[in-house]
Amino acid sequence: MAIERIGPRLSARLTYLLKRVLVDLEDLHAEHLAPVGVSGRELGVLLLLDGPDATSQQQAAGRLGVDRTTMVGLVDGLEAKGLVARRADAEDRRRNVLALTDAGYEALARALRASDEAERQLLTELDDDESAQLRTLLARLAWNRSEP
Amino acid sequence: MAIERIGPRLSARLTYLLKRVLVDLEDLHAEHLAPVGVSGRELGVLLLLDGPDATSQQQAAGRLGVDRTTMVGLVDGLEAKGLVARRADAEDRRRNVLALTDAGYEALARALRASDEAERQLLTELDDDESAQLRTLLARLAWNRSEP
DNA sequence: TATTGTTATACTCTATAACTATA
DNA sequence: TATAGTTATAGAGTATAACAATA
Repeated sequence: MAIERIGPRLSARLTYLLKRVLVDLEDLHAEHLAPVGVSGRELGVLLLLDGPDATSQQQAAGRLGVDRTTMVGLVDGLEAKGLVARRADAEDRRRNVLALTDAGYEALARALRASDEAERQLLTELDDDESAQLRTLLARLAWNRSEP
Repeated sequence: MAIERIGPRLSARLTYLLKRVLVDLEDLHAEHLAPVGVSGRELGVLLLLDGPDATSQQQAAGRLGVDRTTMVGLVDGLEAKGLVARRADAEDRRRNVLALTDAGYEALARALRASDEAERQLLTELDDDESAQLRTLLARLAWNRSEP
């Protein structure tokens, strides 16, 4: 993106710092996830479905923080790649239960390694202690505000 | 947004934490900036123009990290509100030199107080020391990666 | 009547390409 | 010819409203 040097007033804003770091991290993810064939957003869905309990599309949308209409296209893409399977819930036929396919589990494992590498490159300037601090502070903000 | 509880796998991802916190902060800004009549994005432009050196539209776009075509609409809006004035550069008539109007300076001062309050509410769970740590860590990441 | 998934539509944000006026 | 600003256009991303199937 090659942003030019900026005044101290703007770079002191927390919004600006968060956005800059997030954009960098998303760029790194795009780069490292490309060979795996999934986007960062899709990795989120795969992570969500990698568990023991059945998940409907609407549950997945709620947990991911997107609209249920957005989830339709997301699942369409993953199904077309053969990574996720829809099947009608036996107890409530309105629901689609989502599940990872074998290829989905493989893609998830590879995508997680790619994401780890992207995070590692972002945090290259911080030592392990500082990286852990950053995660802890962000996690506290994320939890305490969005989940009253 | 009322995001449901989510698995530890996804909430451990740095991208997810950063986005959650950024969305919260943007929501707080939207709320507190509404009475001032400027958006968070517009506050960024006002901050950029609040300095001694003349700034062209393209310079402002570069420093803000947006395309110059995006900057046109942004300046259009601020000009319509009477907060920013365009004038042709005397030395290079192709350039628009941007400057804050008196109303622009007033709006900037009020918007800054609103932004401070939004940040304060976001960081309410952290003490001063932790807030400063968070800023420092984010600033180091923002600098070291985007400005090689 | 309410809910899940779906489609159609619109709105926002952003970038690419082409135009103009200056250089 | 190259550059600053502008316009038109298109591409993501997302949300609202309406519809079908099911509860």
